Amino acid sequence: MKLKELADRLGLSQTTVSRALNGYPEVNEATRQRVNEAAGKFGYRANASARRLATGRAGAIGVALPLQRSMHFGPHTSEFLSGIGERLAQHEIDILVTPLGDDDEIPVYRRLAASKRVDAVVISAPTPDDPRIKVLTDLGIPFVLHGRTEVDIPHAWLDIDNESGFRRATSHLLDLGHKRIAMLNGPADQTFARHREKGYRDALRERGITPDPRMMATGRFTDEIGFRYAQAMLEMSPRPTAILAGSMMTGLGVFRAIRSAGLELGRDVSMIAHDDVFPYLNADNMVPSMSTTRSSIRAAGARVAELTLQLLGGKPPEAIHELWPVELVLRESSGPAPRD
Amino acid sequence: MKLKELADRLGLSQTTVSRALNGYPEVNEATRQRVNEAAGKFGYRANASARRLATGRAGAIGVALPLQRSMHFGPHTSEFLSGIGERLAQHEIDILVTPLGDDDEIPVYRRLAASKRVDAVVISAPTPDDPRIKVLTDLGIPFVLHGRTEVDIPHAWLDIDNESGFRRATSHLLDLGHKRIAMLNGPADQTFARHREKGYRDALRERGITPDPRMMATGRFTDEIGFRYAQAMLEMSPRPTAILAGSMMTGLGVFRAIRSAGLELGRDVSMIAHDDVFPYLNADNMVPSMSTTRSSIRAAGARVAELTLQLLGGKPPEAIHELWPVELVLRESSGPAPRD
DNA sequence: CAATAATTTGAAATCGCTTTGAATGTCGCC
DNA sequence: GGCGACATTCAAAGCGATTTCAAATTATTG
Repeated sequence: MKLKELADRLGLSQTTVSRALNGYPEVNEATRQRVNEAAGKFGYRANASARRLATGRAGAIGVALPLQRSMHFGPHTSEFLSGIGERLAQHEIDILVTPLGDDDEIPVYRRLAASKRVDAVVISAPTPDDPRIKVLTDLGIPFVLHGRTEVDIPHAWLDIDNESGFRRATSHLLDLGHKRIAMLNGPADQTFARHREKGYRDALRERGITPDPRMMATGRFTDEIGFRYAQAMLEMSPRPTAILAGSMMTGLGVFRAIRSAGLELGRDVSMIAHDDVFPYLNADNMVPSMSTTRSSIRAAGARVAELTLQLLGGKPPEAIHELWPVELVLRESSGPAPRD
Repeated sequence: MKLKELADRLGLSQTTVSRALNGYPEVNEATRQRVNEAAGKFGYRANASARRLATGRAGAIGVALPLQRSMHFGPHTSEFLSGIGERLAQHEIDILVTPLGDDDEIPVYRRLAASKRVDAVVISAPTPDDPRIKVLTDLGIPFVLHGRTEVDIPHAWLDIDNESGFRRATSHLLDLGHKRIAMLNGPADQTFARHREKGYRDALRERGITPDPRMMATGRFTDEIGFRYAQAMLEMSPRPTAILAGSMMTGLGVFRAIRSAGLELGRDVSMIAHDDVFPYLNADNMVPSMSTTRSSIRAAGARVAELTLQLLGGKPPEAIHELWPVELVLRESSGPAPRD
C-alpha cells in the first residue's frame, strides 16, 4: 500500500493525504479523520526511504559500538543502549548501531555523514583529547558525547561527576580510619578514569596522605583484572585495608581475591565499587552487600537520547551540558579500618 | 556532493558514474578508474535514502532488543549483537536495533515491514510456540531465529545443542558419583530452558534416578537469583552435592551461596555453569576455575548475520538450520561427590 | 451582494539515486 | 564498403514520499 493507492481509494490527492497523516493544520478535520481511519484499516505506513529522501532527514541516530578497543562492547554499553532505546521508542527514530574496529573509527563517521544515514550520533568513552570531537564537528554531524573531553570546541555532553564521587568515597574510607586505600581504575586513557584519579588523590592529599603508586592500577572492567590486581596488592606488606573498584565487574574479582586470601570483606578489607546499576547484578543482594558509588548508566542513555533530540531541534550544542551527581551508597562491604 | 555533480565534473552521465561505482560490467575499465578516483577525491557517497528508494532494498537488518520481558537486554544480547556487527561491518548493511517493550512486539514488526525499514530481522529467545514466527511469515519479512521453536512453519534458525550439552554435564556429574544434582535453569517459558531440562532429566533417568522437583528452579540469569535458589537448596537435607547453573551470572550467585554456607566449591559442592563466553567474565580465571558447558554467543551472532545474508541472497529458509554443539569444559569447580 | 479573506484541496516539482531502452561508436568480416 | 555484433554511453523514467504554488471553495465584511 502506497500513498498514491491510499489517495485514490479516498478520492483525495496525495498532497492532502500526506498532510492529513503528518498533522498539518490546513486540512479539514473531517477529512483528517477519514484519512486516518483508512490508513489504519489498510495498514498504511509511509515508506521510510522515500520520506527520508523527501525530507532530507535520516530519521535515525547512530551509536558507535566499540568492538575491540579498551572500552569494548560490554555490559556498560548495552545498558546505555537500552536507555537510548527507551527514550527513542516513542519517536519514529531508528537507532543505527555501527560496529567499530580500532582503526576505522573516523572513516566510519565520514561514511555515515556522506551517505546521510543518520541525523546525529552518540559517542561514548572519550579520551581527554578525543579526536572524534574535531572530526564530527568538521563533518557537520551533530553529536552528543557521553562523558567529557578537554577539547576546546563547543559540543554537547552529559557526564557523571566521577571526580567528586570518588573523592567522597575516598574521604569516607579515610573517615573510617583507613590509611592505605587502593584504587582499581578504568583504562588510563579515558577521561573518566582521570577524573576518578583526581578525586581519589585530592581526598588523600587533603588528609596529608601521599598517594602510593603501588596502590593504583588501571585496566578494563573485567572480574579477571579485578582479581589479579587485588591479589597482588593484598600480598603487599603492609597491605591495603580498603579498595576502590572501578566497576561491579572489577568488584567481583576483588571480592574473590579477598576471599581467597582468607580475608573477610567489610572487616579485614573494605571495598567500595562503582555501580552503573546493572539489572542483573545487584549490590544490595550480595553477601556482604556492596557499598557503591552509584549512577544509572541506563538513565544516562535515556537522557542522552533526549538531549540528542533537543540538539536536532535546534538547541545549540554549547547549551547542552549536564553533570550528574554520583551517589555514595554505604552498605556492608565498607567498615572501619582494622587495627594494625 | 551528489551524483549529478560528480557526473558533471567528470563530463559523464549519471548512469555511467552510477554503474562504475556499483561495479557493473558494461563500463570501460579506464572510465571506472577515473570515476573511482574522483569519487575518492571528493568523498562522494551515494545518499543512502535515495539508493534505498531506488533499489527497493532497505540495506539494514533489524534486531529487536527486549527491554522488559524475562529475557531482558543483558550481557547475552550485547555479545550476540557484537557478533552480528562483526559480520555485517564488511557489507554496507546497517543494524537497526528496535527496543521492544512487552506488548508492542507485534506492532513493531508490522511497522518495520510496512515502512520497509529493514530487509530482514533477527529474533532471539523464542518460546516453543513463539507467535513471532507466524507474524513475521505472514508479514513476509525474512527472518533468522536464534534458538528454536516447535512452530510448524518452515523458517531459518541457528541454535546450540542445549539438550545434549546438559545431558553430558549431568552424566559427567553422575560419573563422579553425584546423586543429588540441582539445576538452576533459565526462564521456564523459553525453548532453550526446556531443552536443557530434557537433557538433565534424561541423563538422570538413564541412571535410574528420578528427578526431584525441589532440585530444579527456573528464573532469569542474574547472580541474585542464582544466590537465592542455591542458598535455599543448600539448606535442604540432604543437600545437593552438585549444581548446574544456567549462566555465568547465575553461577556467580551460586558460588557466593556455597561460600556463605561455609562450603567449598569443587569439593563439598560441585558446579558446572553454562558459559556464553563473555570477554569480561572468564571461567578459567576464577578461583577455583569454573567447569562449564560452553558455546560462544558472539560467534553465534556472527553466524546468524551470515545466514541472514544468505537468506536475503535467495536461499530458502527451510535450508537454513544449524545446530551447534556445546562443549563440556572441565575445570576445578567440578569434582568427585563427597562421601555421605 | 460584490469583494475580499480564510479554508481546503490539488497538480506538479523535487529529493538523489537506479535502471530501462535507445543511441553512438568500434571492430571484425564478408 | 557495408553490416551485424559488441562495447560504451546517455536521456529519461521511475522509486514513494514531501512541499511549493496555484486553484477552488467557503466564510466574512462593508
